[in-house]
Amino acid sequence: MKRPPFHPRVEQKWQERWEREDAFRTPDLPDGPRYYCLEMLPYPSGRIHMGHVRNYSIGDVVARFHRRRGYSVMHPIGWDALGLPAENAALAHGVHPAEWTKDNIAHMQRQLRRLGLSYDWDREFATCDPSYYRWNQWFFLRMRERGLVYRANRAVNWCPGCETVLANEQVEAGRCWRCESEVVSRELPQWFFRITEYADELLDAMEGMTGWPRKVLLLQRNWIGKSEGAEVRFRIPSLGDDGEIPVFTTRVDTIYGATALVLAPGHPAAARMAEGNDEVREYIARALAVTAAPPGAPAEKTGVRTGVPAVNPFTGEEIPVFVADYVLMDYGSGAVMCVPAHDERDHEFAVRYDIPIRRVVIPNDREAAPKGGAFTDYGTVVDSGDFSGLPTEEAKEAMARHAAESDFGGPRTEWRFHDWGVSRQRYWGTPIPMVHCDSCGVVPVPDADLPVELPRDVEITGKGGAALEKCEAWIRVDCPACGASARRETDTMDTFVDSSWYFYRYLDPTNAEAPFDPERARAWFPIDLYIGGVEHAILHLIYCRFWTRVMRDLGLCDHDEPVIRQLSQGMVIKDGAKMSKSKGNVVDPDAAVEEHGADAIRLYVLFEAPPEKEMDWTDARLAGPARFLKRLERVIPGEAPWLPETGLPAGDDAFTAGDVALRRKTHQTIRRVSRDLGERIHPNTAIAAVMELWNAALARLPQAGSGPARRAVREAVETVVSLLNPMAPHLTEELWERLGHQTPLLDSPWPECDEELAREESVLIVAQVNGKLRGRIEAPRGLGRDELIALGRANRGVARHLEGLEVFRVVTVPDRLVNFVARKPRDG
RNA sequence: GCGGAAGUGGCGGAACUGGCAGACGCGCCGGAUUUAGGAUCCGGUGGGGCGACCCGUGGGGGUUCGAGUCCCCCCUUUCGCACCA
Repeated sequence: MKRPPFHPRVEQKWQERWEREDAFRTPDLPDGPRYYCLEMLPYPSGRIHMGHVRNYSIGDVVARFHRRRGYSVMHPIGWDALGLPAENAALAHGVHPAEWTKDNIAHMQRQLRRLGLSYDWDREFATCDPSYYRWNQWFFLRMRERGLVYRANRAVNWCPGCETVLANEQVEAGRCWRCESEVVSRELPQWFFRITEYADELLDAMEGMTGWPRKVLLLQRNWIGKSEGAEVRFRIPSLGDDGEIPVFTTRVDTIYGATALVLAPGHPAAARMAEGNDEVREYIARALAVTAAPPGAPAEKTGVRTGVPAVNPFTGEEIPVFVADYVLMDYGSGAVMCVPAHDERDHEFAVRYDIPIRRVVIPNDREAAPKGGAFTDYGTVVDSGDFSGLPTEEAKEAMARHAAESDFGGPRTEWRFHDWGVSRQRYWGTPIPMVHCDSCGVVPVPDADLPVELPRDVEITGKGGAALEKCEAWIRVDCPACGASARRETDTMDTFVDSSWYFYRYLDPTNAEAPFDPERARAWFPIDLYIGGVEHAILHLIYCRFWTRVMRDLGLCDHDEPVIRQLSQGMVIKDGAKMSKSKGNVVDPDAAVEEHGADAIRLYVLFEAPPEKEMDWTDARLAGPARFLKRLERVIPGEAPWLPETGLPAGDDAFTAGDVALRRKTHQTIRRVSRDLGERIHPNTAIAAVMELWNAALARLPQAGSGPARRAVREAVETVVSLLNPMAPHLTEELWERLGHQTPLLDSPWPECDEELAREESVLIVAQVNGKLRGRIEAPRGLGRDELIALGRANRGVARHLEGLEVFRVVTVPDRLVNFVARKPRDG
């Protein structure tokens, strides 16, 4: 039989009160010191999962803590409401994406409220509101004016069966998720944001981002992938004017060892060489047909010899040209010089295709080991004309300079990341505010006509082209420039656009004149803490850094970085695996809250592991935090009925040593919890500290007969309730009330640590002999070295171990340790 | 393959700048109360030894009076990237 939990009444009572009193409303401009606490906004998938519970519990602790410390706290929530799943739901259940999304939001909103999260719900919005996405369109137009938007061809996944573009998620092992046709690649004109314009800035600024996890910064650094090297243009004489082939290399110092030129299968020059060469043509066709390389070890390199020579501009030497699949078209220039002696990949390829291996760098020390047959370390350049004898570093510089002076190359920087392709051939996204006119070309929609709203009456079939392309009435529009009949752009924006600036909109969610009031942004930004999963370490967290810089350049804000401190919280797993429906290991938050109460669930997810670590949900372990709460509820004041009438310690109280010890513990706990929730953001150790104080207070309970003793206990109990409040907000409010308080905890200041009371009067001195623990000595604070040594010698354990030894050195650490370094005396 | 992170009791995890290893909780053992417990309370709980003590933070070396913490090598797990020239 299940005994009724205490929580439903209590939690409901306080949630209703918070709602009635609009307790979490935040002023538009901070009133005093500000703290912007943000959690990544959820996608309204239908129900919240434990990952949400954890993320939002952590954020709520930080928000409530700062609020009670006297900060104006901005703690908003919204919905990342555009995206593919809504369209999939439309396909599966015939419900309109807007309806599906709206219903999901309503449900998930109830779930979040049930957790007692301190959000300012007045600031809530969904990114599918036209009043929000109109500003996506506005930004698009502003960026276009600044040359940050352009249109270019890019390959998309095309399903010949459904005759439609597929998102990457809709391609399963190279086949369409719905009809299983083989997906092919198709080139379409698409819209791009010129994020590479900010590449250097995004990279350099990371130096100063000390509040971000190293891991996230590293992921971003790798993703941006800056690579400094040189470009050298080789010539293929047989191609005439088109025969100039730029090559990017980070090791131009090895160019005298280049024994081939290798082109990517997609390289235009490769296509030229296929003309009249069947072997080359067939190879290219085959190589291009391979859709996506499966993950795992790189496939074996294949290639084809074109039979045509290229000229190495450094040596004037003719070298063979190959087309090979290990050269990528979308990095560098799609062509590489092949230096088998000093590059592993080139070496592997050269061995297979009989390309000569010519060594032009020798190691500086004999030990240096070749990798995969190639010597890839730095060394000294040899057999390289005038450059021979130079160390790698100098040779690189000298040779790049030479290439520039001779007009066949020069220094060059390459980036691994590319401009941000924002076009999506989908319905449920922000329409791109452009119009195609036969006579004017591509024309922007005037600001006055924003937002370009998505048409409601649309049929989502997943077949026969994008849904918007079939909305003829919506597409037809007068050209804003010449008035002639024209057609709207039917691409919508990547949903990462929506999440790149939503946290600015929270400040001013109803503004119809601008995305937000810059004055508010100045007052609230940068965000003090941004919590979310590591899975967003690169795309989202770089896009929003980019977007902030664009806004800065538009004069909308005056900071470079949107986020001061970022916390990547760990995943919630179960039985060692990520929770998922297919594995059947999902724990439903509603059921858990129903059974144990929101406070217990919150306390459990916070206590189980530090926030940045993954946590394994174990039902059995929930018992600890739940038990702790029940005990609080039972004891206060049931087992100490005098508590409500008892005051706090007064100046003239005559405390016993036990009282003083409890008070010391109380104030030490305040200090520790404040640090754990503030600087460290480790609610797990904060909770442990509160439990310790509670245990100490309980132990004092039987002895609390006198006034002073009761006042010391009251102080401890009250502190437990107060410090636990950010983690378990409902029960602590209830207990606070039971203790006789009129003002809710929410509006009561965070307790202050009285350093005087917290200070230990006596300290534990560790006594060691040769570094081994031999005794523990309780001693007054502040003893000098000689006193420590005397105390140490007097200790029984120390004395025993010093017997027959000669002390030749004593190490002392004030208030901490005395260590006798001793050895056997020498004979004679 | 490259790069990162992490290895602490039966379990989750504590341990600020090198200075009492294992806080707090789960579990387990013993006891109390109870007709009963998935309730509550008390005590115990790293391993070994009757004991004084000895051994213990993945393994091996090192620095130090002293190492979970710093340095080197190795092993394992895990997460990124995956032919980026």
